[in-house]
This record gives sequence, C-alpha cells and structure tokens, in this order.
Amino acid sequence: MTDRLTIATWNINSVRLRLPIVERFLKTYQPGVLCLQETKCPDGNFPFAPLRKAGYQNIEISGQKGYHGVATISKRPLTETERRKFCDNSDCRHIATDVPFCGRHLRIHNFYVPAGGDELDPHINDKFKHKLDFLDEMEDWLGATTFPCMVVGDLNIAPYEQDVWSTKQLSRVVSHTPLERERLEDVRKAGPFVDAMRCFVPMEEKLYTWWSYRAKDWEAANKGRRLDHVWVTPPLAPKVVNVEVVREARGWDCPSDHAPVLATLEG
DNA sequence: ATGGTCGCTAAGCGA
Repeated sequence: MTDRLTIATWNINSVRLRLPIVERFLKTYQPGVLCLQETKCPDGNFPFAPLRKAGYQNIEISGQKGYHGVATISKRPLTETERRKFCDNSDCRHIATDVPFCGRHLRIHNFYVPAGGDELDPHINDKFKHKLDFLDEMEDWLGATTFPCMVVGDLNIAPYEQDVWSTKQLSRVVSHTPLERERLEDVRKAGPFVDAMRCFVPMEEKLYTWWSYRAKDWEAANKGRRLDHVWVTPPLAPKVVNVEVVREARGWDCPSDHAPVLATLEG
C-alpha cells in the first residue's frame, strides 16, 4: 500500500485578510498539510472555523500581534507539536509538527526566517545581525537530523544564481548576498537536507516564489526571487515525486507577494 | 540612483 501526501508552504502575509485565497488554494490543490508564514494574527483571532470547514481539522499555530506568526493546518492528525524560540526573543517564527506518513511520523519544521532589513553591515543593522544569528542557531539545532524530516517555509534567502532575476544586481541586496547564500548552504548541509525544489528544476533554470508588490506589473517584469524552500532529509528525497510553485496564486485577487509551493511525497 | 507597494494598527515599522 503506497501512501501519498502533499505538503504546501505559503507566506500568506496576513491569514485573516487572505482567507478567501487560502480557501481557494485548499479547494483547488487539496494539500494534506499547509504550512503558513506571516499569519500576523494573535492566537485568539485565528480563523479556525473556516479552515476546519475546508477539511483541515488539525491546526497548530504560533502567532502574535502584528508581525510574524506561523501555522500548520492538516487533514491528518498532528501528533506532536514544538514551538521553538530563536535568538532569545519571543518572535513566533517556527512551529514543528509530526504527521503520519508511510506508517511512521514525519516531522515538518515550518520556518519564517527574519528578512534582515536593508543595510548590509551587521554591525550597523541589527535586523541583519538577527538574521545571521538565527541561521547560526538553526544550523546548530537542525544538525545531524536522523529521522524523516522536512524543513519548509520562508527562509528569506535565494541561495543560487538562478534563484533571482539578476544575481549581479542582487549581490548587494539582502536575501542574495554571498554571506547569506553561504550561511543558508551551511544550514542545509548540517541536516543534511536535500533541496527538493532543485531536484525538479535544473540549476540552470530560473525559479522564483516571490515577486515584489512594488513592480507595476509583477508578471511582465518577472523580477522574482526564490525565498521559500522545501528541504528533506536524504532518505526522503527519492520519495518526493513532485514539487511545483503555484505561480497562478500570485495573480489572484488581493494576493500575497509569495506564491505557494507544493511538494508531494509517495512511499 | 531612487522609489516603488503592501499590512499591521493607528504614525511608523517591517517587509
């Protein structure tokens, strides 16, 4: 008996404002699990009822007022939940849940890594220092992962040349600096984890998950970046049978600036 | 080189 599970990740930039497109996405793509980032929603105001009504009975959240916030919603039971704080502050940037897959538990880490501000010098820019410290802590904590595990979410770094519209023009823009690209590779290798998206799209091809709100016509300009990621522990890699960016969702009414990413496991 | 647009939550911050 083969098991099949689709996991989605999406920086939603306010789950309450965008509930209509979350419902549309769930109805259209029917993922087993959806990991949301930037819910911007205190726990008491989270829209549990409409998501349960959409078929997602199992919901684990870590939210705060105004900023950040993550949530994992699932058709399958979520048997274990962990909310980790990073960098000794109370930002809600991580939630891990266990979901049954293939007769055992799959741990799904849902991350929202700090964006890091604009200034490139971490001595001047506290937000960039926070981002680098967060990555250091991720590396230590996720290192030597031995059980079936996925890392998904908005990691706010586009690591490879073809993950941005112009690697030259973005080399001094936070999200694609050589330092961040190297640090993210260090985190990935510490798992170690396999970059599942790049297993399905060759390194030579452009691949984006985010398009700025500031472009007049995001689709025509197509100045995107791959800020959202799906990583798996090596034994899971051959079980990933599909990964895709749902680019159409960037064009829906009242969109997030991020598109969802779908990854399907079969085993 | 600069400014461009969003979503909080009620002027400015974060992205």
